[in-house]
Amino acid sequence: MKKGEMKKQAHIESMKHYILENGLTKASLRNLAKASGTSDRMLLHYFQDKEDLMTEVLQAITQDLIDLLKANQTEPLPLNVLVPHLGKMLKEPAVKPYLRLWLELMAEASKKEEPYYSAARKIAASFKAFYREVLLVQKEESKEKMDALALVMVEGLVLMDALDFDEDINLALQALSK
Amino acid sequence: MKKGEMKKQAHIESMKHYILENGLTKASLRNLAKASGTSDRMLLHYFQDKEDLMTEVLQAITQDLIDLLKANQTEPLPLNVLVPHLGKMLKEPAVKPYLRLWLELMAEASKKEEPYYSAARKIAASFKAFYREVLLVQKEESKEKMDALALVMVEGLVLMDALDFDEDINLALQALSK
DNA sequence: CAATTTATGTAGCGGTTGCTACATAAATAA
DNA sequence: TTATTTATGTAGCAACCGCTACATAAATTG
Repeated sequence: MKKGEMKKQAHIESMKHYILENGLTKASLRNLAKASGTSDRMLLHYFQDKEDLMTEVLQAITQDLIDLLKANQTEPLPLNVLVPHLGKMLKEPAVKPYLRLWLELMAEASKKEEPYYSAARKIAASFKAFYREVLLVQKEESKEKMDALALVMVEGLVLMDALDFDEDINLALQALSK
Repeated sequence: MKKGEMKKQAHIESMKHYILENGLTKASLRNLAKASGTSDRMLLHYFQDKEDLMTEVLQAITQDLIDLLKANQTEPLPLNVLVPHLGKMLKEPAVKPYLRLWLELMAEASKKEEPYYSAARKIAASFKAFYREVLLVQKEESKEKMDALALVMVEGLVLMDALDFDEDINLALQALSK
């Protein structure tokens, strides 16, 4: 890899962390530049424009999240074990920044704003792939449906978690195990 | 009601519609002023500052949404009928703006930003109240849990709908009726 | 070494943001 | 009618935003 390309990748690395900690709203070129020890001028040297930059950084963040999911992959579990387990994971400090960013991404995605809509769909698709691998089901013919159910439920838990509706999270999880 | 107060309420009415159509991001004082035929200068005459203004407008929108929920209140339905029914409602053009705004609100709420966090919690609480009235359950002792489950599921559906993951919505709903 | 490409600084443009200072006109209260 | 409160206009400030023009220094390539 060329020297310039390496610097670009290093900047992407710094910006990833900045965005995870500070969100999309704070992600101005000047702020991102400061966070990676350079100038907005230089960022626009490495990237065509801000959309191009965000596309690359969001792609990198997406990949990290996918890796993180794969790393935490146990053997397949049934729905009423897997979903509560993921429900607990939402509380972990390492996960929280991803959830905040996920919701910010979703807000943009719901307006079909690019590159956010595409990034969000890609992430959701990787969630689906995750459930496909890690959700255990009794009747094989209902696998797809249960995957979708897990996806929908965990997304719902994410929203409730953002509002600190912990009681409802627990109640919903109890309803599931019944 | 005094004359000034009436004008203020009229402005709130206009701003409600503007925000529902255009989202929080576009809701600058100048844009809101234009949308209700006045100037930013005048808005800051009626409201202390932008946060005060947003608090009042979001409160009004919340009330509208609550009224809308109450209006569409049928007799109590079981979970596997109610949730699919609400799933269909997400597609309705009259509802879409509320969903977009809801997600935008949630993105702010997840950062504990005021007045958004409080507004979002209030709206979610009214959702809970809605399920309390309209969800039919067999075993009375599991009512709370089923209410929470409905809440979580429909929120999950909202997220998936924003990404146009219609297939997964349908699959999840099928998993539910089984 | 010369020519060319890549890297970086400085400065600024035209736009937006929330908000304010200073003015005056209009409505209301005494 | 006079005094006081309320309404409204005009203008601008300081801080941001993405982006660009113009310069030069440094590295790479022929």
